[in-house]
Amino acid sequence: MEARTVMEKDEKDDWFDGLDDELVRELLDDESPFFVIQATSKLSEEDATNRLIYSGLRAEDTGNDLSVKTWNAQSHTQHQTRINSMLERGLPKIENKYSLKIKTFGNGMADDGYKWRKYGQKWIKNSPNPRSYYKCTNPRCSAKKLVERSKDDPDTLIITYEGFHLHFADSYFPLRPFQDDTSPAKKAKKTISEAESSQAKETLEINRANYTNYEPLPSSIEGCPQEMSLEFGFSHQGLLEDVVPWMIRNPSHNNNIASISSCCSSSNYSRSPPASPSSLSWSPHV
DNA sequence: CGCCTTTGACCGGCGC
DNA sequence: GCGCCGGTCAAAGGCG
Repeated sequence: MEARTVMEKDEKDDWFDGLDDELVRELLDDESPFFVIQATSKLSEEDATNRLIYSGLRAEDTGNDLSVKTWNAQSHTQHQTRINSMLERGLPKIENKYSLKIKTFGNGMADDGYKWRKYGQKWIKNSPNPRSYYKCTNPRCSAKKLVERSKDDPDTLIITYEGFHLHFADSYFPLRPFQDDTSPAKKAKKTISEAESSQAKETLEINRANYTNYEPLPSSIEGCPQEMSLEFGFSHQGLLEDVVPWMIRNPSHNNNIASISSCCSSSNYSRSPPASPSSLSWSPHV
């Protein structure tokens, strides 16, 4: 357990309890598949409040079918959902970007728990549907996501996440009082991006890190004691709190952490905790 | 009135 | 160098 917080490459087979070696290899493989999250009818009824717990991949995953757990923030219940891993293989991972294909039904929508602001929409050549660009509403967070509809299946949404939701790590840093939200914050954000970029080149780190993109997991983050999160990192489903220890322990990123700490006081961003009902991440009809 | 979306302009990377 | 294309910006309008 302790080893997982160090996150060295040769420990990659240890980093996620419950994943068998084959699955780990697949996840770390450059040609690992996109995961289609096939929502059950029950889930679609609750789509607006469901939280996708992307790290729900567990040992019970068998054969070609993986499962993922979804989190309902209102009822605080989890649902098991199956993932068809028949998905396309060989889709490249680009830096620290990860894509999910999410199957929706009817007016199915999904809410990953974060609050996003749409900042652009483009019609991509040879694509029947536009691509929407979202940024995390937290000004100190560089997380982005890109949503588009599959041209093969209009019910399938392709969501590509990029960057970390670092503000949710705030409580895990020894924060100093907030100082300035303008240029220093932007500077720090750039630094964070660079850090992410270099992390992305590390196969293990990128894989682990990107789970965090998908994982709001409000209850575990908010309810998890700081020491527990830092010490065990991947507590519960393991996510953002797992990345932070690595960054702290990685000397080459200490400066970045310092700048993050100085600019990212959670006291200035209590408006939109991950557990809050968030706006929909995309429009059902585009 | 403030927040969010829309939408065309702008910009940078890349291929020819 | 030029043009295409994808990503971002920012002004304007919509909506609660």
